[in-house]
Parts: sequence; structure tokens; C-alpha cells
Amino acid sequence: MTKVGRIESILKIMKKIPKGKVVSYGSLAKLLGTSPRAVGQLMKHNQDPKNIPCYKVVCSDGSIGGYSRGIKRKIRMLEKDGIKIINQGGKLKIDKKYFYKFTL
DNA sequence: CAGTTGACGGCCC
DNA sequence: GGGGCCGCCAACT
Repeated sequence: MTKVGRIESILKIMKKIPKGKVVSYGSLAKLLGTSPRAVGQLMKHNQDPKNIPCYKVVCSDGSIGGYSRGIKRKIRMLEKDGIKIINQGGKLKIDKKYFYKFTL
């Protein structure tokens, strides 16, 4: 699997994410056969908002995670997709019910 | 080429 | 339930 190969794969998968749903880094990692850290690394180094809605990728524990262009921006995007974000002790978290289950 | 870091996940305390 | 530690892969220095 080449560099661009992984990127294209992740792009394809992300495009499959239904509106109003999110996925965890771990899910993508499993599909790509890599580690969650690697997924995050690839995304931040290949941020292409025109084709890759990376804001739909969150931590498995429901926390927002990170975003190169500002976590605030990510949250805004998620809410725009109809995803409700709960304020848990000052920490923003996403409800588990918004997690999309990939059907292999 | 080798050591560190980082958009995480899971286990343990 | 919250916080800390280790393991994971890829990119950077």
C-alpha cells in the first residue's frame, strides 16, 4: 500500500460516511490495516477540505479529538451536519449514537 | 539511519 | 468515572 493509496482509501471510506454521522480513528485504522495514530497523522498531513470531510472523524471515546485548522472549526462543522455535541464538564463530547458502523 | 513526536485506543490504577 | 501509561504507525528532525 503506497502513501497515496492509503490516502485514497481513507478518502473513499470517508465519503461513505452518511450525513449526520461520524467515525472514530480506530475504525478507519482497522479498515486500512494501520494504527489510529497513523490515521490522524495521514489526515493532518493531507487535509483537503474540498474532498475530505476530516471533521467527521472523532475519538472513539466520544471526545472531539483534534483539528489542524482549529478544534472550534471542527465542532462547528459537526453541528452543521446535525450532530449534537454535549458539554461534559467543560469538555465537548459527541454522543455515541452518532457513530457510524462500517459494514465490511 | 535512529530517536521523537503526534488529529488515538485500550488497559490499569 | 477520571487520569495515567503503554503500544501502535507514519512523518519529522
